[in-house]
Amino acid sequence: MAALWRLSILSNGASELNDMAPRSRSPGPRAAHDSVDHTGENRVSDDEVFARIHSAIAQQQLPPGTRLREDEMRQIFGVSRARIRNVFSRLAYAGVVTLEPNRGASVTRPSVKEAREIFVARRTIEATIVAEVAQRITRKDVVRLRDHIAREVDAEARRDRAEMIRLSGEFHLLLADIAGNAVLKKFLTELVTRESLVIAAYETPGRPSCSNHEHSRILEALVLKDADKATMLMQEHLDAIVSRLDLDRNSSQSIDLATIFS
Amino acid sequence: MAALWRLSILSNGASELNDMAPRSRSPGPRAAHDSVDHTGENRVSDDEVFARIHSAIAQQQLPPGTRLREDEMRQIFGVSRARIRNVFSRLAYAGVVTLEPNRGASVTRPSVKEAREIFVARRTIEATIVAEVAQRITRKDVVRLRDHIAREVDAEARRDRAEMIRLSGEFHLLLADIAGNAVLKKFLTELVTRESLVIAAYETPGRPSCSNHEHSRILEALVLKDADKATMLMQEHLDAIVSRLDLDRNSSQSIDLATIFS
DNA sequence: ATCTCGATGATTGTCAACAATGCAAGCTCT
DNA sequence: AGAGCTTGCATTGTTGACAATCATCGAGAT
Repeated sequence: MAALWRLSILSNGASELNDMAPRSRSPGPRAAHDSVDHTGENRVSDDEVFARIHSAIAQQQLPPGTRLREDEMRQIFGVSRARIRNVFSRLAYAGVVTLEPNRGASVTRPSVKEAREIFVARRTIEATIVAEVAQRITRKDVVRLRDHIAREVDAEARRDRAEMIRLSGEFHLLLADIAGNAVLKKFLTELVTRESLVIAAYETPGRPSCSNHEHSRILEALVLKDADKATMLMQEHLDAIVSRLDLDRNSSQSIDLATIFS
Repeated sequence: MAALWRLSILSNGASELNDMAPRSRSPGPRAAHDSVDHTGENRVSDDEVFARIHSAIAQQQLPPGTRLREDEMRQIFGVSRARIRNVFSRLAYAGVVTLEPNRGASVTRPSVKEAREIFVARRTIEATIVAEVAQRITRKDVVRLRDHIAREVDAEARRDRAEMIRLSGEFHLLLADIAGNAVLKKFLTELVTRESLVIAAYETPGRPSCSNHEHSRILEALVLKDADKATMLMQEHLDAIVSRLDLDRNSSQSIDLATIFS
């Protein structure tokens, strides 16, 4: 039961409890002839379910190890088990969910090795994206990015941690959009989410993220079309994220168990 | 029914190219009741089916646009439709198969834009991999790579085109193995296959690939641990692959129809 | 007290039947 | 003949039931 409450984050943005009627909620306060739902039933596509779970993980609403039961999910999204299963399968391929035979799905708990691999991969891809953005950035893009950073500052002022995490990841995806390479964006989306899992697993408490200032500096370099500087700042930014973690302690923890009982 | 013959290449498990693990970890030591097999037949896992189709596409045995009917596949692999469907879903996420509602699955026909994005992404990732390999390559690795290139030369001497394609892609995945980054290897596996599709769609006939010599030069640089040179050679190698294609002509073809009849 | 073993409920894995959809051939009417 | 409609077939989409498996918990033995 507690688990179902926890997962209720996934249901529609409105803070409603887990609705027992899976489909066709048709919220009352809306006008009768609203433009919604012209096909009778409000069907949720598999891609939507995928995206919902994916971003919930990215925003650290589902910590590593969280079990994702098929039946719960079926109720929450109002789809059949077969489709949930399909979504899990893709999420597993994306590396954000772990499937164990006859044990079902759970949010991936990344290993230290995996964490390091993710960082390396992300550095590589972000470098290319930044270089690309420096070449093709427009005034309109600059406005969008400034606006985004303003929202980040605002979220930090309000101490809205969930929003900060969301916006922080979104900034990088925005850059990927501007770079205009869908393949790289897909990879980066996956990496951002997986890195979010790493942070959730290995973060040292109390250290502020404060990444909006770093984002701001990267943007300034991009405005000047200084690709080298922007790349360098991006690398520093990503390294700073890593430096806030403690990968060694936790890795030695698992060694402890092995050595102590030998 | 001619289509079934064409797809029958999938049934024999002759060549195991990239045996990547598309799913999550499945720790072997659970082998107590591993092959229960109450049906009397050797069950193939979803991952196997995934890998088979994936590598068949990588080896250009299934050209772009090939329809993949659920029932055919069910017969070929001896699994139920539900599982085929799951596999298709993951292949679609990997970008090598395209799913259209109520139309089913077909091998992706990459657009020119997509092709360019794939090349950029691949260049990025291969650069990181090569740099990593230059640092950590061992004598044993060198032997493996030399051996592999020897097989490439042999395949070329025998004019075994299918084998050449297979080995050529495998060389890069071998480097990814040596680099030891599973995340990057997964990305590269996907990119190699998608690039294979691009080649199948846009290749200019008659131009030999002859990549084993380029592979050889890259290896020599790696033996000397000259990361810069190896990276440069790799970039040239990848550019050479692109230069053998004709992306512009085919893109203008589709424009032709629009302009001529206007 | 702790360990082993077995029963039980919860959860996942599999499948086959049924419904919905799209495609193509044939038919009708002008 | 040709445009539009209808019908039949091939294929995909969905669902629910059933089988297999795992986790939990308690009884009994050491």
